[in-house]
Amino acid sequence: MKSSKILLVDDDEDILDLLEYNLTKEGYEVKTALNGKKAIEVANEFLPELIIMDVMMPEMDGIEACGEIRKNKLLANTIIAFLTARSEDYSQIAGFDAGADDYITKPIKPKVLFSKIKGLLRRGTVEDQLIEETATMRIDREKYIVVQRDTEISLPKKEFELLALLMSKPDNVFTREKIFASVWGDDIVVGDRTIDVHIRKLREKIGDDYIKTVKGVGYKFVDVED
Amino acid sequence: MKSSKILLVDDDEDILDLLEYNLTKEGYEVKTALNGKKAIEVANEFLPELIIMDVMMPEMDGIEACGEIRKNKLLANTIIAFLTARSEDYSQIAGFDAGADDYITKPIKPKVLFSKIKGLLRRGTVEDQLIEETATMRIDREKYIVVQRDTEISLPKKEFELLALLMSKPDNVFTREKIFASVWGDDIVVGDRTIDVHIRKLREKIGDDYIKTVKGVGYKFVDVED
DNA sequence: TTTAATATTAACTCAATGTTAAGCCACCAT
DNA sequence: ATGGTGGCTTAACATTGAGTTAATATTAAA
Repeated sequence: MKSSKILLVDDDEDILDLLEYNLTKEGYEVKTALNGKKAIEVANEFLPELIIMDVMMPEMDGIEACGEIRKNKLLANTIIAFLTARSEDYSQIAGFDAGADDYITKPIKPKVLFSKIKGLLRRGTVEDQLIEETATMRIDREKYIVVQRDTEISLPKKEFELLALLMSKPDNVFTREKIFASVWGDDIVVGDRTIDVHIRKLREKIGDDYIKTVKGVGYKFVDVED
Repeated sequence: MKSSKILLVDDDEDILDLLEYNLTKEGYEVKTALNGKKAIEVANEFLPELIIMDVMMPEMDGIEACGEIRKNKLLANTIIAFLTARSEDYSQIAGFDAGADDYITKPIKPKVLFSKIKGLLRRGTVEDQLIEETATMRIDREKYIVVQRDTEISLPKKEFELLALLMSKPDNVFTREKIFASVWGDDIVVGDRTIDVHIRKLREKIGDDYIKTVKGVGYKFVDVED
C-alpha cells in the first residue's frame, strides 16, 4: 500500500519537527512549510492527500492559503485540516468557509492526532464522498440510490442523507445531536421523534439489523454479513 | 520501535542511579536531574515522553517544576509522574492541580514501577482519549464497544462510562466521589448502592478480575494478563 | 468479634425509543 | 385551479430496558 503524503504547515519549526518526526515514523511521507505562501508552492508540487495547517501564520495565514489551495484542481481531493487553539471560534467559522475539512486543536495529543489523521485519510473528504460501501450495501450519492445485494432501493432525501451519514462511518455511533446537525442543519428545529420515524422507515426498507440503537447515545450502522 | 525517553528527577543520587540503571537496562532512554531547576532545563532540551519527579526537592520542588514544565508547548504531551511518600496527602492534591498525571509511592518496587511506566507511556494523556487500551482490553468511545481478546461486548451507557473512567488510569483507584462526579455529574444524586450494582454488571460481562475493590477507598481497573 | 463497607438479587421506575396514523405542504399532471 | 401523490413532521400512545432502589447477605478491616 502506498504511503500517504502529508504536508505540514506551521511557523513554529519545533512543532513542525515534532510532527514530521512522528508522522514519518508512522509511515507517512511528510513535507513541511513555514508559511502559507510556501505551503501553496509545496502543495502544487507535492500533491499531498492531507494538509495540516496552522491558522495563524506570518506572510499568509492559513485561511487565505486554504482558499488559494482550493483553486488548484489537482488538489481538489486534498483534505485540509486546521491547527487551532481551543477557543478560537471566530477563525474556525471563517476557516470552514475557506474550505477546511477538519480541525485539530492545540495542544496536540499525538494519539488523538494520529487517529484523526487515519480517519481523515480513510474516508476522504467528509462531505464529498460519493459512494459509501460495505460488504452488503452500497450507497451512491450521484445516482441517489442504495444497492443492497444487487437490489436497488430508492430512498427519499432525508432517509438517504441519514443512511449516508451512518454509513460514512460504519460501527460508529452517531448521537442524535450530530445527526440533527448533519442531516437537518444546526438551525432547523424539529421534534424529538422525527429521527426515530426516519430510522423506522429505513429499517422497513433495508431491514432491521443494519441500524442499531445505542440507547442514551445514538444510532450506528453495522454491516450484516448474513 | 523507538525507545521512549524518560527523565528522572530526584535529589537522592543513589535512587537516580538505581532507577537509571534499571530503566536503561529495560530499553528506555534515560536522563536525570538533581532538582527542579535542572529538570526544566533538561526537559526542554531532551523532550521526554515521561518525567518521574520527586515531590520534595531542594532548589525548586516538584510541584513548582511541574507547573513550569507545563508551560512549554513542546512538553504538552509529556506525562509527569510524582514520586511521593505514602501519606503525603496534601502534596498529592497540590500536585494534581499543577498538572501531574500520576503518582508513584516510595518505597519503589521495581516491578511495580516498570509496569506503571509501561502503562503511562502506552496511554498518552488521560483526557479526550477516544480509545483506551490495555493488554487484553480495548474500549472505544466512537464505536461504543469494548473488545476483550477479540470479543466485542456492548455495554449500556452508564456501564460504559464507568468502565471507560476506570480504564483511563489502569491500576489507579477511583473514589466513589470521583466516579459519581465523572459518570453521573456533580449535581445528580443517586443512592449509595448504585455504583456497586453497575460494578456488578460490569464484572458479570467482562469477568470479575478486571475490577478490584479497595474497601473504604474505591475501585480500580487492573489488567488481567492470564 | 464487631461493624461498616460492599456484594448481590430482584423488583420497580421512568426516560428513551418505537410505532402508528393523521395532517400538512410542495409538487405534478390534468 | 383542482386533485392526487409522496415526503416530512407531529402527536399520541406503546414498549422497552437501562438505571435505580431496597432488602438482605457477605466481606474485610479494626
